[in-house]
Order: sequence, then C-alpha cells, then structure tokens
Amino acid sequence: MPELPEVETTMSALQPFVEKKIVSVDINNRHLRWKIEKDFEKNISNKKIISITRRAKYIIFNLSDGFIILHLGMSGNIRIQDLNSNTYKKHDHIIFYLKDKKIIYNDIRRFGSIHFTNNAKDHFLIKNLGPEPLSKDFNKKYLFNISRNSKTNIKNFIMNQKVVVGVGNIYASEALFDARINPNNITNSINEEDCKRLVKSIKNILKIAINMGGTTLKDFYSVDGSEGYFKIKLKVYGRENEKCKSCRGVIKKIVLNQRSTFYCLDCQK
DNA sequence: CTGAGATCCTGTCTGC
DNA sequence: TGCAGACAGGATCTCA
Repeated sequence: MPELPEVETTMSALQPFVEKKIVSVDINNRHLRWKIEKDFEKNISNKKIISITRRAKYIIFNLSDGFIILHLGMSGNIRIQDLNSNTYKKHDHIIFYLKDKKIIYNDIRRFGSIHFTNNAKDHFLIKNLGPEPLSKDFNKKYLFNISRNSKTNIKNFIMNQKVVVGVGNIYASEALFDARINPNNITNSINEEDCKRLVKSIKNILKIAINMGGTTLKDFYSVDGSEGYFKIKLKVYGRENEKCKSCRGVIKKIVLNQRSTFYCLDCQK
C-alpha cells in the first residue's frame, strides 16, 4: 500500500524496462478511480519506454510517443512475471506484455488510476501538484508563507498535495511527532521555528523510508511478488495507548478529517 | 476562494 | 460461527 516511498521503490524496480517496448495490453477491469479511456490500449501498444519517473505519488512512463500516468491509490501494486507464467490473482486489472515479461497492475479497492496523455506536465492530475518534499523548493520559507492563510489543522494541511506532495496519513503523524507539533494546531498559528522543524522532519522521515526500501506497515509486495518487506520503526502511528518513545507519556489516537491520527500529548504542543 | 464531510471499492478485524 | 459495523496507507467531489 503506497505512500511516496513505496511509489519510489516501485518506480525504481521498473527501471529494467526502460528501452523496452510495450507489445500489447490486456485490461480486465476498466473501472478504476476513473474509467480507463477507450483508446488506452491502442495509444500505448508498440511504444518504446523512454524513461520511468515519479512525480508525487504518480509513476510516469515516458513513451516514444505520449505518457502513461499511473497512481496506485490505496491498495494498488505492481508485479513482474515471466511472459509465459500463468499465475494470476484476483484484482489483476491490467497486464502489460513486453518481449519476455509482463507487468501486472493489481488493485483491490480500485482507487488507483491510469491515463494516457500526450502532455504529462499539463495533465489535470499533475499540473496543480505542490513541490516535491525532498526538493529545495520545499523549505522553511515556503511552508511559512503558504501556511499563513490556512485555518485547517496542520496535519490535514501537510497531507494536501497542493501544499507538498507525498505525505500520506502515516508520515503526517510521524513527521509531526518528530517536529513536536500537535496535529490539531491550526495551520496559521505555527511559527517559523515550527516550519523549520517540520520541513526537516518531513524530509528525514521520507528519506529514511525510501532508504529502507519504501515500506511502512502490513504487507507490501515487491514487484517480484514476494512478500518480503521491511518495517519502518513507527514512533506514533498505530501505537495508541503505548508509551511515547521520547518522553514515556502515552500515545493518543484521535480522528482528524476522518483519518486516524496519533500523537504524544506531552511532546507535541 | 476555503474547509468539512461524503464518496468511490474490497477485504479484514472486532465485538456481540 | 454468523453477522453488522468499523476501519484501512488516497484524493476528488459536493455543498455550506
């Protein structure tokens, strides 16, 4: 289940397919977050993959003509199998056939999406995204300025992909704990020092997760289909009523904007 | 414009 | 064991 680090890991694992040709595609279920366009198969068949990159939580295939924009949603994952293998799973929605491999998109809840476009940069899913969290554009000054007019809580704010991309529900709690900021705090009340720590914490948490192979909780399937995964050491997420690793206070669970949120009552002011 | 709540979908877990 | 209800890592949409 993907947040930015899982998407990054998946994207990296697809790199061997750069320079390869997509021979054909089979679609078992067109009803993802948006219905897959009629011409999708035609648009991508017999195209060479020039590069595979990531923007926010999207994987972008730059083809010899056009782009594929893929989002894994809440439950999407990709696996790679030999062309002659016959093992399919429930919810295998899309199968890309290459010369000797197939790339399979599986997504239980179908919150993921896939589009073909001639212009990825201006695509409606891409054009309004905020800065990459690990880029220089995401810094203290930027966060301070953009936060001045927002009255939502700070946790909801950093999960807004227009503010900064890639921060999901887990990393939002973890980053706020690391920065010692209470997730309930109203965004325009945080000061410059808070912004400085928060930017640093978001970058650090994401970097660590990426370096660990991009996994967080529960099972994350590698592209080879194996279930091997690392578990990042989460300090607050999922630790309701357990001891804070920093001050030995108790971790609280609350619901903010309909999402589970965990924080330490004592550390996070 | 903002922000809160509903919503898409399937599977798993908890409590009665 | 059955069954209802809550919940799950996303993000758009609808409405006030």
